[in-house]
Amino acid sequence: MPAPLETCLSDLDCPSSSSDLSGFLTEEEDCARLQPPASASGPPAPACRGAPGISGESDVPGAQDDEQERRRRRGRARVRSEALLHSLRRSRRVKANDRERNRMHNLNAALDALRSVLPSFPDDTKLTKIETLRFAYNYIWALAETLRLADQGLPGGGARERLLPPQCAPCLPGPPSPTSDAESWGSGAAASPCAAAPSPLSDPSSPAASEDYAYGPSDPLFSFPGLPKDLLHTTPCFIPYH
DNA sequence: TAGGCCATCTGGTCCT
DNA sequence: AGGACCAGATGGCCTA
Repeated sequence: MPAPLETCLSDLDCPSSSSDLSGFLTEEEDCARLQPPASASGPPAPACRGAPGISGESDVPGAQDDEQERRRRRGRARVRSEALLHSLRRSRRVKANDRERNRMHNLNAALDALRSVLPSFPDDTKLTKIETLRFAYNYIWALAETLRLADQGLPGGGARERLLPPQCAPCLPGPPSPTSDAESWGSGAAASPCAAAPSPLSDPSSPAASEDYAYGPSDPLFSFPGLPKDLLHTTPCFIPYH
């Protein structure tokens, strides 16, 4: 197969290309190829089908059959080329789908990693993606705020000890969900390496146990044990709900 | 059954 | 040119 098909393949899937999809010859180009080059001095080359004054039929007996045969060949070639084009596009699409799937799997893996370092809920409730992101955002903010208070020696600064490192997540319970019992929180903390750190919720004297420290619009993702609730109002920004 | 969440496919756009 | 990224569409699964 001569150049035209190769040209076609290299141009596949190139929507920005100004040429037609495949580099296939248009009917006019194809026609022009079949025409002898017009000499500068000679009469203008006859146009193809649809051109003024041209009927598409030859005056020469027998030439009509040749023309029909050429058209049939072009038609078959076009069908083959388009089939090839389709299969090539298909295989590229399949590859792109595969990459996209892989990319989303990586994204989900990263999200899982993020979940694993966030305080977890005892009933194994898996945070949704958006919840994970919001929770992480607020959690980071709360940790930073706690450290800031601790450095300033303000009330709530003691939360530095209460907010535990991520690897101790099981002993840093989020707020108890309606279905979870406080016992499981306490036992989880006791079994963890950082059991020495009292759970704010299991400790009645903990600010987190009082209403003054029940922050947020009943949204568990806004609650951080050990933080004074007015801190919440100073939060620079929350990822907005929509 | 409606609504929420998710995975996947797809075409467009941007980047290297 | 090819890959990454993005957003819209679609269908499946689960739960209230």
